[in-house]
Amino acid sequence: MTQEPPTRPRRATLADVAARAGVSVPLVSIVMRDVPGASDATRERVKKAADELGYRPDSRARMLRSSRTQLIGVVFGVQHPFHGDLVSGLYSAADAAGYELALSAVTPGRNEERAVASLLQDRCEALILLGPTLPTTELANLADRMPVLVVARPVRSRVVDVVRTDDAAGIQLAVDHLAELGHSRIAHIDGGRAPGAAERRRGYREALDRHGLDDALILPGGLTEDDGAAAARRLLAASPRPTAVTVFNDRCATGVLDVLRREGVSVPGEMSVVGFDDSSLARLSHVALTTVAQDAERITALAVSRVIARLDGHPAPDEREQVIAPHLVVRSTTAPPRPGLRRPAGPHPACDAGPLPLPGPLG
Amino acid sequence: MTQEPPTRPRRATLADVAARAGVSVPLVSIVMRDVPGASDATRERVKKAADELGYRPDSRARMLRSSRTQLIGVVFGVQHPFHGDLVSGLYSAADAAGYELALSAVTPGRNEERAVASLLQDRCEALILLGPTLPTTELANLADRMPVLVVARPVRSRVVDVVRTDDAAGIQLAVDHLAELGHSRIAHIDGGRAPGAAERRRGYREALDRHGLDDALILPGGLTEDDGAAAARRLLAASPRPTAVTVFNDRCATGVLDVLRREGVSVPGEMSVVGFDDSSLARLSHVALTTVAQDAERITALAVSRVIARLDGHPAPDEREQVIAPHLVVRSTTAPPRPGLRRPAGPHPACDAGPLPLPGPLG
DNA sequence: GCTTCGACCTATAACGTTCTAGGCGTTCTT
DNA sequence: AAGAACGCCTAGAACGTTATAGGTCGAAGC
Repeated sequence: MTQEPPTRPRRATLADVAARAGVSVPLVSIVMRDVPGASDATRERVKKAADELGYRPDSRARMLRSSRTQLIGVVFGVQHPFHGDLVSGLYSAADAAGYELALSAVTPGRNEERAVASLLQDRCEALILLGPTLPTTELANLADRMPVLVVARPVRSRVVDVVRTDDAAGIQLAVDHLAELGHSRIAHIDGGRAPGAAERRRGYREALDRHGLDDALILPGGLTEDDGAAAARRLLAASPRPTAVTVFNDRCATGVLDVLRREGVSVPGEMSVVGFDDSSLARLSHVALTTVAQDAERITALAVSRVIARLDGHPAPDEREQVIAPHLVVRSTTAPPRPGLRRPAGPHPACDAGPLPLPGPLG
Repeated sequence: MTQEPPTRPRRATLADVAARAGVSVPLVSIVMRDVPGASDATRERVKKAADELGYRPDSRARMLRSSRTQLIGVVFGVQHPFHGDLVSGLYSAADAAGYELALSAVTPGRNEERAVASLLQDRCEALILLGPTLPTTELANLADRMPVLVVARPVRSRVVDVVRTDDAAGIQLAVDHLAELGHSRIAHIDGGRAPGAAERRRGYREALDRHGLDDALILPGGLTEDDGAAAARRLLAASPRPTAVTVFNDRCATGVLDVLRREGVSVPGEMSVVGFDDSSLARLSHVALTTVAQDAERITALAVSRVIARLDGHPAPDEREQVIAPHLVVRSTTAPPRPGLRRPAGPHPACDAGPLPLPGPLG
């Protein structure tokens, strides 16, 4: 009902609660932290007073006083869907361990340096960086000051911890699956210089070797749907045309699927497609993409526990790099090859009765 | 080269810098804040000492001492792509005004209450909530303590500021565009109880009225691709079949597009589709969705300036709700209707030479 | 030559919390 | 029965910073 609050009420402090409960300030602190040192009767009284005043602890004062801030800084890309899953996992893992998260986003107008700098000011005890692009030397410098853990990017450094998916093994799962279905001409659309892309290329090559398939076909791709669309056109032009393809990630695979469908190439009838990430995209029932799932929950749990171990002064483990096995999620974009259904390359006439959309003016 | 740093070096404080520069602590503070009260020579000396020690101000101590924390709390959904755009905009707007952002994410395992509670502990001066689902009474309670601004959701309250897109006007732009192209049977796939959905339904009805089109067709939709896919099937079954459809958002529209293409309905030949959000999805060249763009930059700039005005004690403006006009981005999913190309409803046989993907086992 | 002033600097006290040291009573040892 | 041990509580200091109130010193004013 206050039309315009002339003066905002000062927030209640420990002193206010102490005065109201008729005890000393430190005792209120003891009660609020649930540490031993107060009788049950007093606890009751203090908590009641705190409730009545709407007391909320001031985390800044708390952190200033106690050397431990119980704060883990997290740098993430606000645009990247998978980072959303990781942040979710980090929250629950940190929460379970009694730590808080300080989020700092990388945006088109805010680079990683700034994101990290703001976390440093906040007196985080440790840093978790999701898919950072900072040079290794920068990361090493940071690691001098505090534990630094990198997720989803291999880092050649003895001072930085790494938790990442076993990218090579993931692609191998995909190739194994396709080979078991009977495919022998399997292509790979790669991710260029993206984190993990090199590993996935290697996994593809090794898996083909293992199955005795020697006609590897690696097409330049990328991270986006557009990259996938472009790669798909090259894929269709390849001769002999592959019957299956593993794609760097789900976004890129979506672009591949779109072009295939538009060109009248049935999926999975004429072309099986496997993605990577198990993003929400892949799970959509109308996409239903067979894909390699990164175990975000294990990755984040491990990241947090590793960082905390480091904070607790545990000695560095033998391997600074933890590699998490992914698993394959089979949906509807993979099936045995059907040579009988092969049609001549090129767009299917009936499906193009309507004009193909032109490139958008604002592309 | 230190294999295992036995003791992490304590962070440099003002006192350390003061000792090294041979001056008092407050003077160092004066220099670091760039406020008058020190000679140029001393400034030089102090800054040099700070540099050598790698001094970084402790934002916690700073905020504790000065009543102003210069901190704006932001609650956002880590899964929602458009929130990413908003967060980006908020960062630059806050930065320009000399404020910091404290991010708190809503995740599947972390609801809005918790997200808000953690920001309250951080002693933010104000709160910006992106598309919150908290009940109005909760929002009003918060607004008692501090300025609260809600983005992208209409709130019926006299104490909460709101900045949002003019949803009704956005759909009207879409309908105007379609009507100008010559469409007369225009359907709308709605967003159910999602924020803004009611406004967009209203805009759709009003626009149809304005163009003298009386056969409104509103199909239940939702926020996701799956919702769009389901709605698209109902759309195709409608008789007479509409030649154009406006969809609640881009994600949902993507599901619509997918079903249309799969069923052999050419876009935009037989069906024009307009989305809402201008998300990165819509911009993909192989999607090229005509869509209503929300002006994230203006929304965020306005949100920040409004919140800061409130902090500066400026009187409440007449309207607590600021409504931002959206604009239409025409891409390739809209064109004049082509009755000549109409085919009987139902899947096009040739396009189904391969089996349609079954619903994924993991849905 | 005494004030007045301004430029520069310092001492001290906060901010809200937690840590350390202790002070009482009561109960357990021996 | 004296001391140790414990449970409960308080006083005072500390965390790193900034706000307030001076203090010193040379120059300017009369």
